[in-house]
Amino acid sequence: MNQEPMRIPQATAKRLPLYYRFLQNLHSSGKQRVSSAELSEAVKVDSATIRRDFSYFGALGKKGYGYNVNYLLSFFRKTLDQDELTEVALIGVGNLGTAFLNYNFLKNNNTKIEMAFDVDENKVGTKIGDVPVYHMDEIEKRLEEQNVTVAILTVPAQVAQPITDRLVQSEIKGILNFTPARLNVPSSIRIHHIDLAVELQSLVYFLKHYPVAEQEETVSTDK
Amino acid sequence: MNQEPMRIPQATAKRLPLYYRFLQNLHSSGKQRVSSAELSEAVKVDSATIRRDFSYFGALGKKGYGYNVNYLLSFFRKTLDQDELTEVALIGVGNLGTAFLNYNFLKNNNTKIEMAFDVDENKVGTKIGDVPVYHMDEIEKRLEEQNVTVAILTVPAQVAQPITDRLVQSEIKGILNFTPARLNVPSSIRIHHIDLAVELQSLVYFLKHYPVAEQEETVSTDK
DNA sequence: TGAAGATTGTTGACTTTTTCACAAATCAGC
DNA sequence: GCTGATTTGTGAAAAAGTCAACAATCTTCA
Repeated sequence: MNQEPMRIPQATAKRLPLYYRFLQNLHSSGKQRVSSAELSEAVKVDSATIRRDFSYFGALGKKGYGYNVNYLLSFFRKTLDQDELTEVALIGVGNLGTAFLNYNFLKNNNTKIEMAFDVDENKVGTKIGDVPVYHMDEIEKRLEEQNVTVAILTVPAQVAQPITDRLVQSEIKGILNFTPARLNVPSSIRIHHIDLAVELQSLVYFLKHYPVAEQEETVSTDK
Repeated sequence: MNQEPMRIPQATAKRLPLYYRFLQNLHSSGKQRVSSAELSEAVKVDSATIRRDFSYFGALGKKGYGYNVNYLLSFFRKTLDQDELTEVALIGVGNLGTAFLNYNFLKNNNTKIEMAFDVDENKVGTKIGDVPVYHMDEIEKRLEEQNVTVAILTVPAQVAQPITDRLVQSEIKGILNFTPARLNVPSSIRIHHIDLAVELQSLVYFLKHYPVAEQEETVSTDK
């Protein structure tokens, strides 16, 4: 009743949250069943790829019928550990950081920003969107206290590495890095980069050099 | 003296802006030459991959020496069309949109947000970070007037598709989509998705299911 | 000038990901 | 229950991407 022994391909793993969200949509619109073709239309992923992705988890559908929305949804809820809350810290309450604090998009996914950090004394001690802002000096203490192991990094590029070094000292396991810096961390820590400037520039490059382009792309994360 | 006839692989194209930025850093720190190994250390991309990427553009380096920073920089400036300004529109001045307007990261890359749109009458007519905010009704008119062909979409998910339909009516060629919606557009229009919730969720998934993970990842654009 | 060292460009192997295409299974209607 | 229409799950192939390894070539320095 545990994980399948086989490791899911990375490309597949990255699509799981996407599938999950659209299944939620289907569910709340009252749909009972769905085919890989319909899902493909909705998430813009080839239907064969969807079937292949699902098949890594076993036979989730029925031939001639498709997939039962409720079953699939509860299966992915388990697979994506949606029953337990993942607590996240946000480091750097600037423009972007503030946007995330106000964004409640995190609540949908059983992922919650529990605390934020900044050096600005005007922000320290306040709450933004219900999230308390602590002083950057308290990172180690607070993270360990609450056992937070995921951080969203939205600090200025110059301080990204030093602050990351401090996160490494804590029990941090994963960092969602919005700074342009490429961080040095031990290989036990996972980093996903979201580089907004690079994304925009690469879009522009594709527009100029790939005249009638194919679809798709979902940042984040190369490889 | 034009583009090489050969199409650059997508994975390579996505790394170009990254290389460009680090070359700028090297340049401003006064470095004259750089090896693929050094660059690899900085951008966290395998050195063989870097050499391979560069080689698509011809022989840019010298054996036993490495790459001349100035030459490489000016080569990529041309390749990435950094000599011409790309004008961008931002649609939806909410938390995230406002963050981008205040973020001057766009100015580095000869990409500039020229105008923003929202429905909120309190925002319409103001300027945020020097960018004028127009009413959403003016999208078609303003975009065509200024010949803006790239849009950053930061509107609520519910209105993402209808607004996209209006962008399609204008001369829009590319959209950087920050909404969770997967947009329907003609295949002549390129969309890059940056799905923040998905990014965070997939990071969490990897942490739980890929115990000691390999490095890397850069949104974006999944592909 | 010559020898030692450095570093590219590229071949080829390998890995990962996508896609085609179809047998097998199920469904739906009569 | 039979028939025709669906739709999955997957084998096999193609496509895309990564990386190790090394000959070729340049640099450096004595």
